[in-house]
Amino acid sequence: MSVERSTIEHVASAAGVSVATVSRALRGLPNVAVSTRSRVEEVAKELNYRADPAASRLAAGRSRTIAIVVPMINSWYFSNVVAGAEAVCAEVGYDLLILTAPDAEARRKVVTTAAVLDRRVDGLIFVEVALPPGELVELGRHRLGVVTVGQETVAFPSVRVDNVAVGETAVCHLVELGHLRIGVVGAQAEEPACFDVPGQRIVGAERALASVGQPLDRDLVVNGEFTVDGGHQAARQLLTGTRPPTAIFALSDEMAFGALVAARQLGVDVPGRLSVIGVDDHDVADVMGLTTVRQRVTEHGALAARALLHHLSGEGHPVEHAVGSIELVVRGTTRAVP
Amino acid sequence: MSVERSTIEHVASAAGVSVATVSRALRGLPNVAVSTRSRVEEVAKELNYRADPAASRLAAGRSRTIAIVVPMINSWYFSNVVAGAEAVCAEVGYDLLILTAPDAEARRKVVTTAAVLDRRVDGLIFVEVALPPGELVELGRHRLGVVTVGQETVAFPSVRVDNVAVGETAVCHLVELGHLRIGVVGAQAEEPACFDVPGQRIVGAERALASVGQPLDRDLVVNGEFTVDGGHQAARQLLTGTRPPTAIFALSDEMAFGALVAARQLGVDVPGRLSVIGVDDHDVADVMGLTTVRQRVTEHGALAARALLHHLSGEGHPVEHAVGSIELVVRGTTRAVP
DNA sequence: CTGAAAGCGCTAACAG
DNA sequence: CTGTTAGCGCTTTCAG
Repeated sequence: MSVERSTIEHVASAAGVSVATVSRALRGLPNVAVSTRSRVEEVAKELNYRADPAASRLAAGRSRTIAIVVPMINSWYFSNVVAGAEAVCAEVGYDLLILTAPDAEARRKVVTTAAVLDRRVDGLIFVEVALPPGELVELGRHRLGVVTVGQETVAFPSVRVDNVAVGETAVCHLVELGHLRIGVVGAQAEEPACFDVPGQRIVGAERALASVGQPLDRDLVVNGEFTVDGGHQAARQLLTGTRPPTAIFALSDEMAFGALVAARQLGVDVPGRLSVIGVDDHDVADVMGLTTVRQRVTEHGALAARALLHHLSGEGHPVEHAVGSIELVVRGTTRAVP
Repeated sequence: MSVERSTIEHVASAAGVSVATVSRALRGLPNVAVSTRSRVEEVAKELNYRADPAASRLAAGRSRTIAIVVPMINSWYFSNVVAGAEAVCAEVGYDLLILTAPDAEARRKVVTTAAVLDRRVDGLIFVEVALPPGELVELGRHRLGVVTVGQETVAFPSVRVDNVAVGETAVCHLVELGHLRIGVVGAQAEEPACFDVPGQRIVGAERALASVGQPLDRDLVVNGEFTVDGGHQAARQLLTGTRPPTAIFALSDEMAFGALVAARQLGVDVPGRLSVIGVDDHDVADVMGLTTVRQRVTEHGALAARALLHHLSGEGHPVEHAVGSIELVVRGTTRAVP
């Protein structure tokens, strides 16, 4: 009835060799005669044999499993990063565990119980979770591989974008269209001490404005929580103010979507009376005709996974920091100021 | 330098008992003196001891890991189902593995290599992946726990919604508003033989229409691929036809969003000249003011995980089929026909 | 209530 | 190139 599991011993005896040889043959290790290897492989296939991961983990000390730590998984950004990592893992036969760390406490728990993870996974990918110095040290104690996405540290490889450049690209575009009074729909950094995506994008915005001798009006920077709804509220606030901006730079496409809805509800024509630009190139941006600064989110996840796997298999590679490309995608929501 | 791992033996000797007792004490098994148990627990905490999952898996035969199989993970629906499952797993200390099976081939691979999973995970949650009878049998051969989300089978517990009721609820609402010429932005079922979400929702739509003696015009049923862009295209087609509908039932909110964009681009006022209703209650539905039929997606994932864990721990429970609640949420995109 | 001992299935020296 | 032999760290009878 129930399918029989074949062990390495079954394969060994069926192929007339020792278990050690089976192990070597099946893992592609050297020092196995070609004929032996092919025979073993054949028998293994026939018996539908697969090494028990737990047993091999226990014996070898590696689990062929990595974990990805995200603040949440049901958001466009994070689910895409995870998708990228998943694809790479699937490709090379690694398992991908999902860990959510919505707040500092949860993150700390992940780090401090890394002792557990140490046994359970070979490595960790932290996505946009700010690791304070103390926790970095803590992580370093284990022989876990670590890669960060978003934050760049000296200790571990990372994948990120240049967020100052993101802000600069976006606002340069607006400035070139003649906009000077620019609202920003942004967000608060959770742990400003570590890394601060919204802050850096705003720095970029300021820089772009500075190039035409214009300061960024801080009253025009409103928190949009990185959600559609938050962007909606923020834009509403901006547009109903005494001197509304002629353009809005939303720090994410989802906030930009909210801004577009707000503009429509308030009867503010886009791009006639208001230009809107976002960041991400969310799937929906195309349909909505949203001008945006594209970042290749899925690719970030894939790069991180690859870096981690590389680190795990290879020997003493230097800590590398990948900086993903960004790209201005002009669609219909931005136009020259009248 | 590197953190030392403590094994069960360390704990045993430090507590002055045998490893067997430590094992029992820490897992809450009976037949351990209260004093012994508390002493062991204390020592374990002090030594920061955790059982090596691989070792305990090997010895006990269970991995405290489950896998969730989704067609893709970077979509609102699936990432929310995963989020629900993840929360439950985190709560009880189970690990959650993500497996993507975008097509029949990939799905088949998951099933046929269930032999692998059999060793690696204790159970599987299949989300909206149609399992043909042959593969169901195949899965039954293993001693894996299986729960399906979306599809209901005789073999395994499931979580789903009544999709006929979904369609009926949506279209009833439209009919009550006086709409009779209703367009449907739907999708093709991948494997019509197994279960067919779009098909069932359309059956529900027909039933609602039938209650007022109206047939569903098949020419008004267009494929929207379950994406925003697909919904956009489909709605465009519908609205530029010779006799455009007065209302559109989109089988998902994301397709409804696309429809709203299409309407706006074509200058069709919503809800003035066109009513639109979706399904899901996507986060963005609220901001967009979209009328929809809500289903509790995250809850589905949680329920499935709970059912699976229950099945894994408990003994011989009957196969249960949960049917999630649905709810009409009326917002601004539907209105009585003029 | 507790301990001793036999594995779980595989990998990794170490010999041959 | 291949076989032998220790374990990896834990769970689980089976005795006491």
